[in-house]
Amino acid sequence: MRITSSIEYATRLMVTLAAEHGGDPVPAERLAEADNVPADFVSQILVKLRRAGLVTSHRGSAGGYALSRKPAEITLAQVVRAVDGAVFEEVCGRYEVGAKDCRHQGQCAISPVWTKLGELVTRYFEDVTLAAILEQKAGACGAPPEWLEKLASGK
Amino acid sequence: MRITSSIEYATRLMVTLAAEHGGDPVPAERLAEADNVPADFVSQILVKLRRAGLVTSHRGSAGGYALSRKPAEITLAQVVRAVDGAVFEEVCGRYEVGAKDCRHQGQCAISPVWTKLGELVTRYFEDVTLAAILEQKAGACGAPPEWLEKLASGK
DNA sequence: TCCATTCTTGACTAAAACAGTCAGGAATGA
DNA sequence: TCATTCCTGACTGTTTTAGTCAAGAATGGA
Repeated sequence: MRITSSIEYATRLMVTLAAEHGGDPVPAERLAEADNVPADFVSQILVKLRRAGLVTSHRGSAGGYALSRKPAEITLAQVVRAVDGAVFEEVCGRYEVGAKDCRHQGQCAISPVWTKLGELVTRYFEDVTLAAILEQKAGACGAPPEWLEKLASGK
Repeated sequence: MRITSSIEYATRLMVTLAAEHGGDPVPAERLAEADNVPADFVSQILVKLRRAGLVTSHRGSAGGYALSRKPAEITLAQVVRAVDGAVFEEVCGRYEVGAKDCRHQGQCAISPVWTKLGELVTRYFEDVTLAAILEQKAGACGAPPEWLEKLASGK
């Protein structure tokens, strides 16, 4: 279980854009240098972020990328979904969960374990915003205690 | 982010062995049938589980595999580590965290986000035991509320 | 002792995912 | 009209995943 380079890169790009929020659009090449990401790869990632509506782009000189909304309104979950499609993908052995071939359907003792894990991870990603990362708040850039309490008390 | 087939298979095998705990050793082939896992793949997984000390094996007729200790004393974290080497692997862009080439070393705003996620996931895996899965306790087979409370209150 | 059963080991392969790279084109603003 | 910058899609090499396969060694029973 690991974080892919794409996710790491995308997060870095978004945090950099968050830091520049309100200023001029940032060209992809400058982002690449600032964040130590291969230049040709940056474009690919930015296109996905744009299609997901997380950034806006402008061509021509003085063009570049900018966040489409405030850093506090963009979560890691949105970034991850833009790049990877989903935060957590569950499988049930050889089949996707719910596939009609799955022998354990309806009585699988293990499926709930992965489902819970997925909820945990998703919840985490949904509660970390770009603003929080930028501010490096002790609680916010990591696991915000509030939602853990909520989860612990049974939603 | 997802659970690999190997992890799913290993978990299923271990849960089945847990259900048979105290009885005769279970041959790999029977495990394969019971859990719907490719027969030749089962052996590979079982070898890893044996090398990690989670199961014992006996050859010859009436041979097979058995848990090396009680289901309540085996956690998912141990199973995952046996099969994949680690529960959560962190990277920092193109480099492993702490690599001397990492430009963000020491001042990386993002690294703590992944570290926290890793702790969350690891903790989850360490608190789910085979016994808990087997018993399908509402709290235990999923996210045990207790450790969430602990985590929320700051360890 | 012979033999069926079962584990053991390591090599092998096909497919997918990951991590980039590249080239040609289209918009924009000076 | 020209430099800048984004846009799109195809291409490639490596690694991981998910198996498959075959030869061999231990074990217990006939």
